[in-house]
Amino acid sequence: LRVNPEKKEEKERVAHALLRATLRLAAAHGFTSLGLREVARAAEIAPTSFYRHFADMEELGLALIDDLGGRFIDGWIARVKPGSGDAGTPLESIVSHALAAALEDPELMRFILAERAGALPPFRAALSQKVSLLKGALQVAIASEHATAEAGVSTYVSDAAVVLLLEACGQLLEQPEQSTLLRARLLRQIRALFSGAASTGGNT
Amino acid sequence: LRVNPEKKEEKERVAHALLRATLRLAAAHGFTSLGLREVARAAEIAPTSFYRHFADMEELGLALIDDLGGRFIDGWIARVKPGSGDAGTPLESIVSHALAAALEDPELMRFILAERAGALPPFRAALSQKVSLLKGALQVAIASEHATAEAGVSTYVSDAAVVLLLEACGQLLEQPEQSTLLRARLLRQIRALFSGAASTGGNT
DNA sequence: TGTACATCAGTGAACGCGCGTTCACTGATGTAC
DNA sequence: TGTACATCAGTGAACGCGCGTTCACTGATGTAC
Repeated sequence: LRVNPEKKEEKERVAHALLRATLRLAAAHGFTSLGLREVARAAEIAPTSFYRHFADMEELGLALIDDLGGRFIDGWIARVKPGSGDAGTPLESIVSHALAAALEDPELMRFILAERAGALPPFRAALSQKVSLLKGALQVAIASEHATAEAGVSTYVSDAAVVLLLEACGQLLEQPEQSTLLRARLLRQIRALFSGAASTGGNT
Repeated sequence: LRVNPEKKEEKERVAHALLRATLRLAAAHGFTSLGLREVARAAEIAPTSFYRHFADMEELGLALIDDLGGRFIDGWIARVKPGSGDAGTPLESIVSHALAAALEDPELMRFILAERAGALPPFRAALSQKVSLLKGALQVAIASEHATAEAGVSTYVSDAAVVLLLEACGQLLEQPEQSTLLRARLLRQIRALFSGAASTGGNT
């Protein structure tokens, strides 16, 4: 049996409404406080229809991380490729895009930050995987700023860089008007990390 | 009317049981998922007795941050004072103590990390205040490692250092056996930050 | 083409349950005089 | 010393409410032949 593409599309539309409704509510009260009925109500479907899309709230949360979260972070990572639009080094491009994306979808950014440190191990694990992709991209971006970095960038530098990037996004959510300042500070931090690491040795 | 010190002590004992029960449950399911009855049950008091101590769960959470969280972080900060026990520089002492404390009270550490990034603004604000005290201590500790730092340590260095310290605590909760590795990496990150910042200028 | 059947998203009714909160009460302790 | 009163942590009963989940059903669409 095959499925009508129109039907499939409609189903995904409803599932997407559930994910967005969850993000909206989670930004206000926290994901773990949400109930299936509360989310279904916000997505304008009957409570029982929830089960046509997800077995429970945990499955929905993991879908949120894999789908919306994955695309969100992939959008940052894509900035490491040359010729990806705007001016500046790849590092500047990733940083600028990440901060802009956080401002454009603050509910998703808050969810990612909150669940990365939250109490649910499956969520932490799923997000940790997404973040490690970002770490790789940052490693490349940092290296490409310095032609002298023939031996590559130490992983402890990119480990730290990704953490500082996420922290800057979190602070941007608190004070959206400080965008320029936060961007400048973040770049200074990452560059200090790299040059400090390079001058004291200990690569890869 | 005055109060019997025994009575006061007993009341604080029950309040403390509520706070510890909350930490235990929050580490498992997340703070925002907790209900007053659930916490009262875990603390072995009647649901209605909860109100003798806190008006609601939010008030309890703020007390958690101010009391247990405050003492916890103050214990880290105290390590910046010279002669605070063990060997090593003040920075090494803060770092070692922080990681050890995270392992000794993982439930409190998880709560701090989770609510620092969580959905509830009052919690984020209260924790941000505690963390900024820590930032000051780190600034002093980093400066005292380098006699040449007469102009002080740039705030963006200590801003980053406190974030990296908290991140290392979070990773320690995931992999408690990596304690030695995490400590070494954290020290390398903070020292790279400082020396990179010093070599490119831009203090205070 | 027509007919019988399968699939599947959405739904309303109904269930038992735990929730937050209110209320009036108990009993121990402290104060007034 | 004794008596009357105030304070206050703890409690059990009771309330109305929203929760997660089950069930049987509808109706639209796709498949078989």
